[in-house]
Amino acid sequence: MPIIRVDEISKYEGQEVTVQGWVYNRTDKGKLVFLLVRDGTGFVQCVAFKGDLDEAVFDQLVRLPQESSVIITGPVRADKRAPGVPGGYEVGVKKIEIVQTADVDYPMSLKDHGVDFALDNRHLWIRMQSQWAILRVRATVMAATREWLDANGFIEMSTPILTPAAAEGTTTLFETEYFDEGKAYLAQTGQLYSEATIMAFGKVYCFGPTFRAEKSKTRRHLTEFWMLEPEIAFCDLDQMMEIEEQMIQHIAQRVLRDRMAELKFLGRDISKLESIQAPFPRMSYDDAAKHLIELYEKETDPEKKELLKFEWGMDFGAPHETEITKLYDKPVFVYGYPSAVKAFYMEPWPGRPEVCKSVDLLAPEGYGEICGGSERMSDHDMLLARIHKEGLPESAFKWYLELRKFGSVPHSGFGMGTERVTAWMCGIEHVREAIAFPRTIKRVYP
RNA sequence: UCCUCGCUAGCUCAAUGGCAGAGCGGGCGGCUGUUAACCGCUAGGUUCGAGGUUCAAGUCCUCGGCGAGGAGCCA
Repeated sequence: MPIIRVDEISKYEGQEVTVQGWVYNRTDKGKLVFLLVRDGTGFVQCVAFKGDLDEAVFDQLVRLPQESSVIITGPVRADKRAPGVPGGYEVGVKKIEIVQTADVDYPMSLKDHGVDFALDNRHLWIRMQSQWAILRVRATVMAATREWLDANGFIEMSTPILTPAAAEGTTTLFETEYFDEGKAYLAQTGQLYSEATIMAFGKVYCFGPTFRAEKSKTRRHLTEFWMLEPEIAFCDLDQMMEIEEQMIQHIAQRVLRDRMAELKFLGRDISKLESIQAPFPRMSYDDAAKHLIELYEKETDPEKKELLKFEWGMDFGAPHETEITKLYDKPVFVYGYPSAVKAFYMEPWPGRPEVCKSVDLLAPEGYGEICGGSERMSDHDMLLARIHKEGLPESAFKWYLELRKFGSVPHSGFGMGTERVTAWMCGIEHVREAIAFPRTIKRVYP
């Protein structure tokens, strides 16, 4: 008897199969019991008739608690009434082994739950269809990302999590003791190290957890999140934008191809993902600023006006990003930010030292910044001057400066927030649902 | 750090200052096509905590705790 995966159940129509999983829901109706069984790959309805089973076994099924683990054997039938993911097929229960009868006080009933309760029970919440679907999409986002990069000449080069110093100031770092060496800090970017590895490997990416001790409390922030950071030698800002849009397009295509059942379950508007096609519009910071200032001047509601307050030189807030993304139905690049609001290592714009060769990719539908990147400063003396100006310790950047002494080349890179992209693909409100165990300023449990 | 909102049964929520309630979940029973099934019965309460006002506080006041989402900052 083949042990099958529920996501492949359509291949087994008419055959007798075995499904191993957990009872997600049970409905009994007299001499009939419906078990909605999840096996990790999907959800399938299993139907037991009293007449087909021993009376003692059937009586057990009638009161089988939610989340009991079971091994069920029986024929696969196509039936339009059968719920599930992918759905449309059910298994007639001929034989059932109850691996464990779950306690009856399983807390995650199938009704709605408040955020606090759901997060306290995250270890169980991830079993629910919505969370399961989101995390499946996340896995596909990550796989598709690697797939595209690997196919385009990048190699994955892991960068350290424990680092000696800050890349961009010290206020947002998690600190830890490091033997006799003093303090070490959890990495908030692998970028500086990737700038070293490209000089050995050409095109690289690092993909791992990133830590920000910022006290951000919004639907777009986690203290621990997974960031993808490609870095490319011999690459200017325009070339990097092409890489970004090709990669993002590929991710969307893969999610559409492989996770349609999950997207439909989540109620995602599929057309929004279908329109993620390169090229993406490109807008200069100057033009964006002009647009925002116009909006600010036109706004009459004093509350909204305050939020939209803007002048050239400011970084965008969430309301500003939202306004810019409203102009397009696909992601939009905004490039050429003021140097003052960006990191020290960004290449100045030729002829405009107040502006740098930076670019953010803003996702539509209010999702905002999903990627941030720049062309890196490649001139040794200019970089050293900038480090001094920022008041950063030159000694900590000795190795970083050396990269500009031995075969410096124009190079660029960007970071992509996995959870933000996943939340966007899924159409969900909050990034905390786009990672199995979210870490926020108020939560490290479970 | 600031602003706003919330905290009542295991969960989601009601309750004009006047008897503490419903749905789900649990238990018992019924039903051969349920879709978060339905129907009947049933058990289940330190109303976040400490003070205060009042004949009377879940409700009003003060202080505290916890959480949420927005600002700032960022991916």
